Order: sequence, then C-alpha cells, then structure tokens
Amino acid sequence: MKKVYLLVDCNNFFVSCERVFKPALKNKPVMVLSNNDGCVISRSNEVKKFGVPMGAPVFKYRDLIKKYNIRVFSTNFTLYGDMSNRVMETLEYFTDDLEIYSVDEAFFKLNQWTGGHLENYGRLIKTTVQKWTGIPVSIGIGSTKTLAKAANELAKKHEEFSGVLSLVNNSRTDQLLAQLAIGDVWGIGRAYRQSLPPYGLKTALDLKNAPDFFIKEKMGVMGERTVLELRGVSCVELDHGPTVRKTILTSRSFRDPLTSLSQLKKAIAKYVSRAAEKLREQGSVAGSLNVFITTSRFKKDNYYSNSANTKFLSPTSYTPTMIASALKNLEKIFKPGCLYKRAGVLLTDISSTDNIQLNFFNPYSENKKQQRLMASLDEINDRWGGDTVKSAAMGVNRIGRYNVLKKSASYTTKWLELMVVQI
DNA sequence: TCTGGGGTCCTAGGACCC
DNA sequence: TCTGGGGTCCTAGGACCC
Repeated sequence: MKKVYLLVDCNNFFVSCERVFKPALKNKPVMVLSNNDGCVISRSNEVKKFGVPMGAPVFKYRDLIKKYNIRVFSTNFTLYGDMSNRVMETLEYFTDDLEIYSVDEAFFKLNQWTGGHLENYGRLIKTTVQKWTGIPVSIGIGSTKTLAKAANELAKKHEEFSGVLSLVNNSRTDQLLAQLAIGDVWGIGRAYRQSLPPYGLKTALDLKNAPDFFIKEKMGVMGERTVLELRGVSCVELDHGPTVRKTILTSRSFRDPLTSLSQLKKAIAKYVSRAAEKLREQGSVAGSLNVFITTSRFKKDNYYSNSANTKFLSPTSYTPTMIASALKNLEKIFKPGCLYKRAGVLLTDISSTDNIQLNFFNPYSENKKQQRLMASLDEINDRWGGDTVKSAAMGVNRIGRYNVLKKSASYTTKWLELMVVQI
C-alpha cells in the first residue's frame, strides 16, 4: 500500500476561462491583466512563447501586443471564481479527499493505491474536466506533494506526456528531475533560484541530492522539508477543513495617485468595510488593525510609505468601530504633498467570535447588538449586492478611477450577461 | 502616462523577566 | 582587564505560494 498524491492544475486558468466563452480565441495569443490593468497575470502558451513573464507590466509590451494582435482582457474574478467551482465540483466526483489549494489547483490523495495505471486514471480525470467545464488541466502524480507538483511542471513542459505524468515507480524519475530547473521546484522562489546555482545546485535533481547540513544551514526547516519530499519522504499532508484566515488584507493600487486626506479616508473606509465583511464571513473577530499608505515603489524621489497599528480593547468585527480607528490611524501617518499610489488595511490577531474576551467597556449586551446589526447588514448586501447599505465614511462617489477596459461578461453569474446564442 | 492582490510560515533580534 | 545565563514574548522582515 502506497500513498499517492495527485495535483490537478488548470492550464493558463484565466485565459482558459475566457476561451470557454470565446472559442475563436483558441490557439490565439491571449492575456489577462491584473486588477488595475497594470500587470499580466495570465498568459496563453502563445504569449509565453513571446517571452512575456508572469506579472510583467503591460506598458512594456504595448508594441508586442500590437504586433502579434494579442487579445487582452481585464480581470473578471466573478467569472473565474465560478469556473473554479465547476472544476472543483467535477474533481469531487473522483475523491472525497480534495484539497483546494488555490483558485486553479487541487491536490488529492489515493490512500490505498496498490499499483496499476495511475496515468490512465489521470487521463480520465483530465478528459472529464475538459468535457464538463471546458477547462484544460494538467495532472502530476507523485508519492509526495512536492513530487506531484514537479510531475505537473514536467507534464506541462514536455508535450510527450500530453498533460499527465506520474513519477510513482517511474524509472526515469531522476532523469526527469534533472530536466527541471531548480526554480521550478515547489518551495524554491526568487531568492533561492539566484543563491543556489553558484553552489552547483541548478536542477531539481541537484537539490534532491544535496547534503543535509548544507540545506539546513542555507534554507532552514522549510528547505529540509522540500528536499525530503523530493526524495519521496512525505512531510506535507493534505490540508483541508474550513480555512480560517489568520490575517485579512484588503488593498488596492490607484491608477491616478490620490493626494488628499479626504480621498484616502474614503478609500480606507471602503477597505475596512470589505475586510470586516471577510472577517464576519469566517465567523471571526480581529484583535488588531493596521492601516498603510504608500507612494509608487518604482519612484525613488519623494518615496513615502508608512503604517499605523491599533490594538482593539477587545477583538471586534464591528465595522463602525473599525472604521473609526482606521481613520484615526490614517490621520497619524498621512503626509501632505505625497502622491499615494496604494493603500490598504490589514487585520491580525484573528480569533473566533465564540470566545471574545469581554471587558468592562464592552459589555455583553452591546456586543450582541453590534453582531445583530452587522448580520443584517451582511444579509442585505449579500442579497441586493455590493454596497446597498454602507458606511457614510465611504462617500457616495467612486474613489479614484480604476481601469477596467476590456472586461468580459459574467456569463455564468449575471442574468443580464448570459450568453446569447443565435440559431 | 503605465508596475496586482491576496495569503502562509519561519527567523532574528530586541524587550523584558528572574 | 572587564560586563551572567537563562528564559519568553513580540515584531519586523524575509522567504515562499497562487
């Protein structure tokens, strides 16, 4: 009996979502941009071949986009989130032990695999997801999560595998790991990708065979774990259950920088409201709130970045309290004359609503009243959308301007934007 | 002109205690 | 000349992930 992990990863997920509803885009170069139309966050294979890296600023590639007629979309998270659910629901037909790792990836574990046609099983999953949702996926299989990840990378890179590869009992494993760059190993990021090659570690195989003391010294326990996993020793279990976040961040970049305190106040009030909603959604309260503002990090002159933290008397998820303290913090760090490009709110010291430490100034009855009020607010906004009822501090007009030029329709979540089929 | 928005975990160092 | 030896807790920052 052997443990086997599968990783199902959607190919170029956001681009693939767009293609489901615009089949003519198949085999054409397509990219999807970040929130503010600033960066490229999803690229079709054709765009990858042009050498556009993940997270690239769009303005650097204007000429390329024009030259190759690349189709460009603004992000449409409503659509992608819904497509993601469809993919995950499909996977649940195959296992009741699914870890949804991100919007476009899921692990699952076969506990009693006794050998046999792992790759055939993978292909069945792949074709089913494709048929039911229209989304192409790649599948990596390994005896640890890190090996499943590596298999997935290899399956994507080498056409011979047609999107499915198992490294379980695979005699070519070392040979394949030697073809995987060290930076493509799960757990090796930008910093290690640069610092490890000078020591002769250039591929996944090099890392697998590196001496323990060296890894421990250079990379700490996380590095040790990665190396053990490459050797087939499972250190990272499947992680499921309701995820209760330990920090909640809401922040945005502005297309046109904000300069006035009053504009920033509205923005911050809005982010606090959003963050508090997320907090209540997971049944939590926050002990601390941090407000930060910053000018463009790409402009050296007049760079300014600051933050201020408040610890609440007792943990809360009550929007008015949180906005009041956030705005006070904002006033403390606001410096006139700066071009603010980004602002945000970070909630920490998060705990469950069930065991709030009450105190003299936060008697039980007040607290219950606040919770009921917030529950009604959430219900109304959930039903009628967005900011049907909102704090006056957020202002009436939109704050700043965001670029949303080429957003596709919410085909699957809005009645008014359903697909129209002509016969 | 123009550079995303979330999260996690670990570690080093300072403050403080006896 | 030379400045204890532990602990714990907190925070900032660095590494990673998507």
